[in-house]
Amino acid sequence: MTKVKIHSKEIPVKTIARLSQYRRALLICSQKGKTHIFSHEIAAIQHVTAVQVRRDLMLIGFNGSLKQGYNIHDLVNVISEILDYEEGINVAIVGLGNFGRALFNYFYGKRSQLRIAAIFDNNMEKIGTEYNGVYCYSPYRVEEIVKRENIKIAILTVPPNRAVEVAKKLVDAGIKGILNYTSTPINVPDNVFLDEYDMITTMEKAAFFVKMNEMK
Amino acid sequence: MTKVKIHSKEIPVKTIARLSQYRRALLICSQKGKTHIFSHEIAAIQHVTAVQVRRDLMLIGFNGSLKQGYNIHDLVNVISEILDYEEGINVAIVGLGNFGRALFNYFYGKRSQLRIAAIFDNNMEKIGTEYNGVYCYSPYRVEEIVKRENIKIAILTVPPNRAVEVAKKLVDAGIKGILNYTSTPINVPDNVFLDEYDMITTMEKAAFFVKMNEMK
DNA sequence: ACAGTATTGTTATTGTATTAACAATAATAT
DNA sequence: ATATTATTGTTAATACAATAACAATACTGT
Ligand SMILES: NC(=O)c1ccc[n+]([C@@H]2O[C@H](COP(=O)([O-])OP(=O)(O)OC[C@H]3O[C@@H](n4cnc5c(N)ncnc54)[C@H](O)[C@@H]3O)[C@@H](O)[C@H]2O)c1
Ligand SMILES: NC(=O)c1ccc[n+]([C@@H]2O[C@H](COP(=O)([O-])OP(=O)(O)OC[C@H]3O[C@@H](n4cnc5c(N)ncnc54)[C@H](O)[C@@H]3O)[C@@H](O)[C@H]2O)c1
Repeated sequence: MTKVKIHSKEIPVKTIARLSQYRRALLICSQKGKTHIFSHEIAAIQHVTAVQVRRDLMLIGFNGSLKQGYNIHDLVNVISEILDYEEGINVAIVGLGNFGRALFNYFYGKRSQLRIAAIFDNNMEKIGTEYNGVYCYSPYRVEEIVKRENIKIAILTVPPNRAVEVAKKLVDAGIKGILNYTSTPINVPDNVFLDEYDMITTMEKAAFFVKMNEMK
Repeated sequence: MTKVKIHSKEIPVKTIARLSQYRRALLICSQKGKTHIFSHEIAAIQHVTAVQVRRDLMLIGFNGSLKQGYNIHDLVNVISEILDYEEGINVAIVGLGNFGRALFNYFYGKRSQLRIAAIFDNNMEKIGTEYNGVYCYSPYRVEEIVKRENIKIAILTVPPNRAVEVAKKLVDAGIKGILNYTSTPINVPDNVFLDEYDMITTMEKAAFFVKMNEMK
């Protein structure tokens, strides 16, 4: 999928990703008491060009005013209408080790419409314990709990050698999206969203650029 | 920068990023005792098309054989020659909280040519302590230590409200690349590599796709 | 009143990345 | 021998994204 329809208009997926970033910038400015913002201000915060911002906003049909720029409050609402899942969406963390817990603490409560509804871990000491009021279950109960809690998305942070089997179990249970952080690439059916992130890839890219910059 | 020169050929930066992924797949297969691999096998592991793989390898001038595919060992060497920094490169972790420590544990020792040479944290209890033999310094000493240890890249995991000031300090000290995980966008000069990752953006994208898939 | 300025909104253009198409090749099967 | 198959390597075509260009607008200062 490279484009999606909003108001019967085709919107590039990259625009969608940027909208999320724009909203972040808008919320920061809003907290500072700003009510309006110019395209170049959003651009400066999020490392894109002002033209790109205007073009994206044009695509979603949002208009600014010539002298004041864009109304922050309204724009946040329009973006939220596009991005957010009205009834909220339930998320599970699978593998509550050091990394999983760091993500959990960070993510917990940050987005009201994204609820962490369950934790899965096969460590006996963790099973049955609550973290911030979220219950930790044995992975044997994935199918049952995913259905019962209507969980749509999983954050996968189990050890790399368990990634494939656990991912399969999640998909079989009806999970609709996986954020895979386990350095082991996994495969999912077409109708399941998958994103894989590994900081080592980023680090290697960084190292490569440093090397390149020194050469010239 | 969108293209780089390798052997006087222009290589897209996206190809560079994929080479890092290919190498990961190759190393996995190599460990399993495989000596040769087909383009479609690499492709299946890393979620790209076989054509893309062949095209990328063509760009770096690597040839396979018609019936056996690509020699894994040789290909790893060629990719490493392109990506890796011969003398190795020194990295610092700035902000050793839960997230920083999780990344540290993960990254530590994974890539021989990428060494973690220092930790910076302003917590008095951490300063002066060693983690896996890596010393933790006060952020006041950034300039001194970055120069002394020849540190090129920083992993930024301080609290969001400190990100901008700490990043500035790092750049002033001569850092050449920053991996910013602090949800606060920062600005760096053109000659400094910057990558910003926030799992919430990914999560919102995932939620959006789930929503989209349910609608149709 | 009018020139100057800063901004939006949109179209046109350029540039880049991906995909498709297919010739070339070498092994295998008939 | 000859057809069949599976693969590489490369060029051509397509699709996509970013940038440039600029008209339209509304405010400011003179
Ligand atoms: N992508 C990145 O940048 C990045 C960074 C750090 C860690 N990681 C990866 O994240 C994963 C977790 O790292 P960590 O440092 O937290 O490791 P960890 O060992 O501390 O945590 C793993 C957790 O998974 C649990 N677990 C094991 N098998 C399980 C199963 N079948 N079902 C459910 N839970 C199970 C363990 O009990 C443990 O709590 C690893 O795969 C690691 O490679 C990725
Ligand atoms: N991008 C992501 O997906 C993601 C995930 C988790 C956390 N985070 C971010 O990572 C950062 C760290 O998260 P955490 O959970 O580890 O928080 P934390 O509070 O546990 O860790 C922050 C650490 O930074 C240290 N610190 C504070 N000021 C400093 C300074 N001026 N110089 C050096 N060190 C300093 C603190 O002593 C602490 O050890 C936060 O900005 C958080 O938002 C991002």
